[in-house]
Amino acid sequence: MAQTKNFRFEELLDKHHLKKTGARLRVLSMMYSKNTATSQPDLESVMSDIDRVTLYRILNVFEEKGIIHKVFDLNGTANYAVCHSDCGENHHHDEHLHFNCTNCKNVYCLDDLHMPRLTLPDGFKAESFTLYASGLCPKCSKKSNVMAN
Amino acid sequence: MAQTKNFRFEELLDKHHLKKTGARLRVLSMMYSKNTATSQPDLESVMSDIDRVTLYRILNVFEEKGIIHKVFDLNGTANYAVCHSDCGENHHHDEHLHFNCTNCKNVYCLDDLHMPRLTLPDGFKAESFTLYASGLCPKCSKKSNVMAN
DNA sequence: ACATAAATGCAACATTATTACATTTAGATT
DNA sequence: AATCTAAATGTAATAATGTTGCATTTATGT
Ligand SMILES: [Mn+2]
Ligand SMILES: [Mn+2]
Ligand SMILES: [Zn+2]
Ligand SMILES: [Zn+2]
Repeated sequence: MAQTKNFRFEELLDKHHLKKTGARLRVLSMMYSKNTATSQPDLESVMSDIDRVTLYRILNVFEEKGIIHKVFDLNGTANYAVCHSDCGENHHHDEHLHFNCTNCKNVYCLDDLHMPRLTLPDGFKAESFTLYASGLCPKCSKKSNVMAN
Repeated sequence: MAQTKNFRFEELLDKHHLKKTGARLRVLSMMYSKNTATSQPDLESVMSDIDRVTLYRILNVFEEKGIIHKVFDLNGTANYAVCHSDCGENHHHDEHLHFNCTNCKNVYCLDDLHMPRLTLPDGFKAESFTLYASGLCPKCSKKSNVMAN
């Protein structure tokens, strides 16, 4: 059962010539199970049995391989999210909106909201764009509506 | 002469009911003298005689008062830039493009490039937007052109 | 089953940031 | 000009985040 559940992640690791280790599979299954990014502190506390350094190394390879991407939230905290664009070895295309909820602190990757390519002042050569927004996520805006009644 | 040069900054501190101290004036004059943001590490090394804690406190009040705003660069390093929008006590409106040069690491506030207000998925209530771009700044793109010849 | 590169664990260290408390100072009051 | 006091600074201690070097273990190909 746990075997079956991890099958796709094992394939994913294979594809990237990474060894299938317990730590890596757990990180993948945690990140793929959520629709928001996961903060480094969260990862660290959930995976507290995995050594901190190992965790950093796992996150770094995953990022290099184009499996996940790193997003800093409004507090400068590192968050990691699964790539849904076709990212590859040192080539990311995660140019979507990152929504940071000021209440629950969750970071949402809104893949559908792509960047409007705009014209920069003379001399600036842009290679990539990222869009940030902050405010209330659906869950928290619903809650605050209820509170107000 | 140094007196004259600091006059506007003394006025600024006055306006915000902040005492005119040497440290604060130096931070202001450094940040206003540049057209890019200043990173925390840079500030710390330039102002190495000012205690680190004091520096953090200065940056924090300035941010609260709406004198400067904080921007995290691609490496998650805190950068601080003068506000050119009409920001005030706990009310920032710095919704412009932040350009992070991958070569010189400088962060430019491109105030003229405002956010295209876009429609978010159901439930998301955005309060503010920020736009990030990375690539080469004018100085660095010029240099890399020269190199290529 | 064996060999080996890859992955992990561990210790030490660096940087960034915050808190509590003691001391100093800017600016107001007399 | 001397005095007062809230505000600002300094100092020490601690926490959180991230990196490096090296020893040990393990996944995987043979
Ligand atoms: Mn994303
Ligand atoms: Mn800015
Ligand atoms: Zn929320
Ligand atoms: Zn540059």
